[in-house]
Amino acid sequence: MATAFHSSEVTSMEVLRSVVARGAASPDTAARLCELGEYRLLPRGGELQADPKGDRLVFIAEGAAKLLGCSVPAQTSRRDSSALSACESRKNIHVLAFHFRGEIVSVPLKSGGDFRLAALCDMDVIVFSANRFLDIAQDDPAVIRNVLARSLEALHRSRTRMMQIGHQSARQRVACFLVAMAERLCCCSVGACELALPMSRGDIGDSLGLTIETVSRQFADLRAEGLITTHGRSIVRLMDIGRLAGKASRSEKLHSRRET
Amino acid sequence: MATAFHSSEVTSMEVLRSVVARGAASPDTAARLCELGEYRLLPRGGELQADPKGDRLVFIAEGAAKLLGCSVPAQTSRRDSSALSACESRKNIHVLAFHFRGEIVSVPLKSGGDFRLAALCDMDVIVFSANRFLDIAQDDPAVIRNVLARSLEALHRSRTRMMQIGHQSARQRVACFLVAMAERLCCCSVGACELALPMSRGDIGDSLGLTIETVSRQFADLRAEGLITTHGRSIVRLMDIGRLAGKASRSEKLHSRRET
DNA sequence: CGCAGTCTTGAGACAGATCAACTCACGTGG
DNA sequence: CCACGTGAGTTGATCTGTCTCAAGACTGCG
Repeated sequence: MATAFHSSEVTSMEVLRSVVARGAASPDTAARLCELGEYRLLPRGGELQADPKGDRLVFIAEGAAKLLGCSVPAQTSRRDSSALSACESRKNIHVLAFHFRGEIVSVPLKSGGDFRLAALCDMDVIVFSANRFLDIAQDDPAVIRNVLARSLEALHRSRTRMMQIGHQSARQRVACFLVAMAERLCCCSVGACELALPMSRGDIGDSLGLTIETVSRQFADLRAEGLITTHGRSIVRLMDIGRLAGKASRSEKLHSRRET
Repeated sequence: MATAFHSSEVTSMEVLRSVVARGAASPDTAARLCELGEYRLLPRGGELQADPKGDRLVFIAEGAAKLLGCSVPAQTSRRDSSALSACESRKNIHVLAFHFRGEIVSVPLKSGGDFRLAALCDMDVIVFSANRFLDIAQDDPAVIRNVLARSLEALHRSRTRMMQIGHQSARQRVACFLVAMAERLCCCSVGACELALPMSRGDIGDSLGLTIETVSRQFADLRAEGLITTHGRSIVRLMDIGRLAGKASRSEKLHSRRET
């Protein structure tokens, strides 16, 4: 209610209105959401822990993030608290997904492994209690439906990725990743495209289920084939997205099974 | 409107009311959904194709199903129709998830690979147009929220599975799978538990990103360690779910990295 | 009973992990 | 402004888990 807003806070709320509450039946809905949401400036490397009180929804107004998860298997294991600390100490933490400006990320309390959002660069986020957000949203058909559509979209993206990770070679995974990033970061799906990857090779490997060395080798091979060029650590230029997408789908030479 | 219902159709609608429209503000919502939904008896092995007209929502009133997907990579590739037939002919079809009684499955039109639902045993399903279902559901806060909660649940399950598939050994994946199935089919998460797996070894392997032979070997190893026993093709008895879950999380002997 | 498809078991090959050096980008401080 | 150091990225050698190919054994159906 106070008027002591950062300019970035005001901007963030604007983005929230235009993205989430677009088409809201009543302008009041947007106002209530803005009031509920807690603005946060998350510096590069900063982490947003899961709220111990309940599921969270995080709206990304600006920046990019990785969703981390600890692979504590299903079971409701409260056998000993050491199981929890294990999550911290060991290398059970993996990148589940990347999220960018304008997306809503669900950070569940703890459904089989706990989740957290880590900033890849300075970010403006708006944090909500999932329950209270939905209490407001459910009264406005356009808004709740928007949220549902987004979560189904995330589900399908996750399923598609799962399909890729489960059954594709390192080459295919990396090619897929680059094509997907071009589409999400530049909205390019054909021709050439230059992008600045906000995540490290390690993050890429982690999200694809590969080691950092393997990712590096795949980049080298793609470079040798003239499909990409790289400048510095983050700039990657895709020379021909179509051809790259070809690499992603076809099983290439790999034993070239006689598929007629 | 006609009264010529199969008894299973009537039963299915009952299940729909009790599961999806539970707590609906107006009983009218349930009635409208029942009227919209198209009942189908899907015999074992039968497939429900994606509706060419739009996304589908399928409610499973009885039985078990696998969600299949073709890994046509992201890109809006309409380069040649042979890309589509490739989906049919080659082994690009993989099991994305299993679904059981009482669940709602989203079968999207075609967002980067097409999806279809295949019956693992005789099933009673109720098929909806996603848009028309949501048109009705969005007017009833309790119902739309129920649907949203379910889709977020599916998203988290998918993410957890992705984490597993991306970073775990064959042993861990199979153990995880068995633990998860015990929880979903028998609601058992500790002690012993006997379950009849409705899916084949091939389906299991496919969903875990493993070959049928590897799955078989893992079953043999678990059997040798006294963690499971099997009877016939589908009956599996988990002797100690807790210990099995242990196998699932710990990286075991595998180079046993010095984790203090 | 016998067939067909599913599952199991074995031997060999390969993609990717692991371990270990080395190089390079980039920010810091002299 | 350039030497310096740290951490990210690259490259190479080796090892191993899983895939592949190929028989063989069992289940469950007609």
